[in-house]
Amino acid sequence: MERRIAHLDMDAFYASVELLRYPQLVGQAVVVGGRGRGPQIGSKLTDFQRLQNYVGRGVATTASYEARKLGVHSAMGLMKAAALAPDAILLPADFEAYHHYSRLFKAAVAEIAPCIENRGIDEIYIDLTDVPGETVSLAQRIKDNVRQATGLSCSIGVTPNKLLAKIASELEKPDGLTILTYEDLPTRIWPLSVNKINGVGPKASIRLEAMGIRTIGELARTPVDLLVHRFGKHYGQWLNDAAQGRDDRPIVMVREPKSISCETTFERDLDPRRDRAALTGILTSLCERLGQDLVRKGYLGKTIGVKLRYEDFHTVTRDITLANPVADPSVILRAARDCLKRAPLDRKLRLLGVRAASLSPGNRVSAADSPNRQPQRPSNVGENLRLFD
DNA sequence: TCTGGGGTCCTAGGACCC
DNA sequence: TCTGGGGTCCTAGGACCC
Repeated sequence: MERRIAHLDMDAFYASVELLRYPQLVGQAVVVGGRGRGPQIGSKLTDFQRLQNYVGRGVATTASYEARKLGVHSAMGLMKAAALAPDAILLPADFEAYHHYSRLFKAAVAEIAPCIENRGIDEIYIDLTDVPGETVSLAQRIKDNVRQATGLSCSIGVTPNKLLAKIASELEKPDGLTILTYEDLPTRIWPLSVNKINGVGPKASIRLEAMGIRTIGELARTPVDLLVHRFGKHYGQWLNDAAQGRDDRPIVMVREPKSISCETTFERDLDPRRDRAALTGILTSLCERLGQDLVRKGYLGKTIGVKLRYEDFHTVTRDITLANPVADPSVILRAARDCLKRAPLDRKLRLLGVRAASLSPGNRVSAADSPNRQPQRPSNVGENLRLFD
């Protein structure tokens, strides 16, 4: 039997959460990004920071639809965004609030359809195949439940697979509800640009364009042999499947993390020699944060790595696999230093990061924020805390 | 007005073992 | 002497996603 797979995407999620707190901003161009603290609840419009006053290296994580009309998109540098929308209101990201609303909307969906795959803070896939009810009314009920639980709108696409559902959920944003079958492929999917396919990014788009392929329909008409020749066996075959709307990936309800990392971009580029003390301090605190994150989430890492980004944005990584998995910040720091010895330090740096991979279960100190995890019983919390005294 | 921070997956070469 | 093929682990980089 054909599956019914939904993709649900919250509309301008971070910005919309901010509008719940600051309803006086409804209708304004709002950009979320950068560091700092937001203004008091109930502040006057004139108390908010305007984009034109921003100085720094932040990017926009979300733009309200009004800001998008001015050309601001997520991942755009804030300085560039300020040139496009100087009067837009800038709010710092408040991830605690977004995680709170993320849990709320996922719980609201789970009341109706429990088979959910997390795809980050603001989107999920849902398997509706075995949920009783006609598709349109089922999707509408989910949207209504999300709005009731959070006050926020979302867009849903329902199709026979994840690939098409992801595309469909975007077609009528915001507050969209789109249902597609395979018969809709030629009219609704094929006219779209190839980069609408989840997995076709800027690099692949440019290479496809150079072959005269701009739309998914043009990709679908391209012989698979040619794609395999240009893109390799795996990716070429996958491009062909994607263009035909073929995708049999299942909904994965629980997934173990593969790596945990902490990184930071400096306010100004740092010289490995002149700014040695500052860099040491940053590396130490990154290792401390990573160690805390590992413990909090209940993992040990056997592979420890560093990431360096130079002033020219060139990025290198170095890693080392230890004899035993660790979470202790001082051990992580020692390993990170060993890695750094193998990296070129002849240019200024703009970013430093540390990463733990090859994860294995450790002792969790507090309940992790994943809703799929069992909460830790209080009696264990004390025991585990003592282990890390 | 350049380009955050957290991830995943794939590729590819070399080491090492059987 | 002169040489196999397969499997797994480690490391580095890159594309892509939210």
